[in-house]
Amino acid sequence: MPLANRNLLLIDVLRRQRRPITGRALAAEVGISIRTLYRDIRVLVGQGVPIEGEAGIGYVLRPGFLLPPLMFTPDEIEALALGARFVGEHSDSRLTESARQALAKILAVLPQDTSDHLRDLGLFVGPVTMDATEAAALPTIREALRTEVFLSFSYTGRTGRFSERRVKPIAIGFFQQARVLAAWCETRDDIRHFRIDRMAGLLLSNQRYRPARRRLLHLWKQKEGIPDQH
Amino acid sequence: MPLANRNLLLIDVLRRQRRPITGRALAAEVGISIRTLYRDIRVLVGQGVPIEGEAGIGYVLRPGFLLPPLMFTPDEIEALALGARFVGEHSDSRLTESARQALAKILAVLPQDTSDHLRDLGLFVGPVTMDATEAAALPTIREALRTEVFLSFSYTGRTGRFSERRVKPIAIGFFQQARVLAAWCETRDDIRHFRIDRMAGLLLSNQRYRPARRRLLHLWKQKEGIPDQH
DNA sequence: AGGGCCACTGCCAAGTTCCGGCAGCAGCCT
DNA sequence: AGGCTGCTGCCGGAACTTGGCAGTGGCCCT
Repeated sequence: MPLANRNLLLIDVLRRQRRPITGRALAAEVGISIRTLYRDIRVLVGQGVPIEGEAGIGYVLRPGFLLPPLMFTPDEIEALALGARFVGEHSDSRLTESARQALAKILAVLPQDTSDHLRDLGLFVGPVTMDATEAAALPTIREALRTEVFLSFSYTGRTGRFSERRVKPIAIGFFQQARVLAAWCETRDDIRHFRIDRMAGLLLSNQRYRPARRRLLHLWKQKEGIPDQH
Repeated sequence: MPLANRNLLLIDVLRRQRRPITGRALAAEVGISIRTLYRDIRVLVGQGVPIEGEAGIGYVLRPGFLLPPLMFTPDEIEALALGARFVGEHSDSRLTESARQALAKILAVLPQDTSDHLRDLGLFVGPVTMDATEAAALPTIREALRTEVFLSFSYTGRTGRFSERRVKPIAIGFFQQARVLAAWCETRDDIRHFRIDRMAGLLLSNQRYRPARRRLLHLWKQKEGIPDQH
């Protein structure tokens, strides 16, 4: 087995563990000796893979993915850089930070003249008007999307009408004027859209909703006429 | 020398050639035998590196970069994916296609459950109003930025005032309402901003301007109070 | 504290892979 | 056609990897 494939297999096995796994078990899973496993772990850690191992406990991998060597064209790198700038202006601070870090990782391994060129990239993203409440709401809503739990909030509609809502969040839409949450609304018993800047008193519940968000997403995309992307 | 480092060096040497380079010269540059070079080329081509070799001519590398194995967190992958969606909605078809291809390359090597998860990513970018003229202008302007040549166009200002302009393009700003070109204007002898949707008769010259765009960019950023990014 | 389990490192012989030289084939250019 | 070039298979020697062993040190439980 090529070493690179073994590395990916190692990481994949680690990724699937719910608790620490011993070196002996991991080596058996991959089909190598314990001595070779120690060597492999050492190489991976040297590559920046966040594997933690403690005597008497075993190995744990922090969430993440090792991408194998990939070839990108200059235009593709440029598109990724511009994309990171868009995320940086339009999203919450956590996603912004993630975009910055991802781009920094790519820049760090590019040839010097190319990363210099990207620093002088002539494509900028203008500032987006988003108040602090909305910026604070975005990570909460993203968390609800990820964990598929109910969200509650009070909503001021277009006409100024005030209402309390309990919803199953489906998606966030980033529009030119506003960020919008698409959700299944229990009050209206149908899919509704809510401008995030008109939400207040956002509450994340710990109750998981059914059906799965994936199902609701499919429904929403059909209803909105949104084609399946990538 | 580790094989991965040698591969990167090989690509770097190839990248710097202006015309085809023979295998013999390339091998000498890297410090390996011709037989080993043939083996390395074979491995790189197998990894998708676009190296072309023809008997009697030599080797040519199509523009691009081989990124070594990189570790990304789930949030970083999510940020890259959202960024690609932003570029897809806000930019010209060429940059859009590059964003799509870059993301597809990343998705292709992620574990299946993760690329599935990204397909169901609940972050969408709403459509942006951009007419066909503007969409057609963007690649031209990007080309002018890249090659640092003059641009000519007729411009209809805010008040309806019509004027002919010859400019040194500095940067494109993607705002919520419009795409804006920041450029040194020869008519006004200063930096000016032009909404791209108000430009007509765009003409790309083949005359290179001085000072270098990098210098103008620095000036513009100072003037606009834009901090150095990433 | 002691014992068992665990991660980790150095060492060495055996096994595996890589390297360079050679021969031969085929393509391109003059 | 001839010279130069890319490409592949083969083989012996060089370099690297592997697994077993011994020893060190940390963590957890009794």
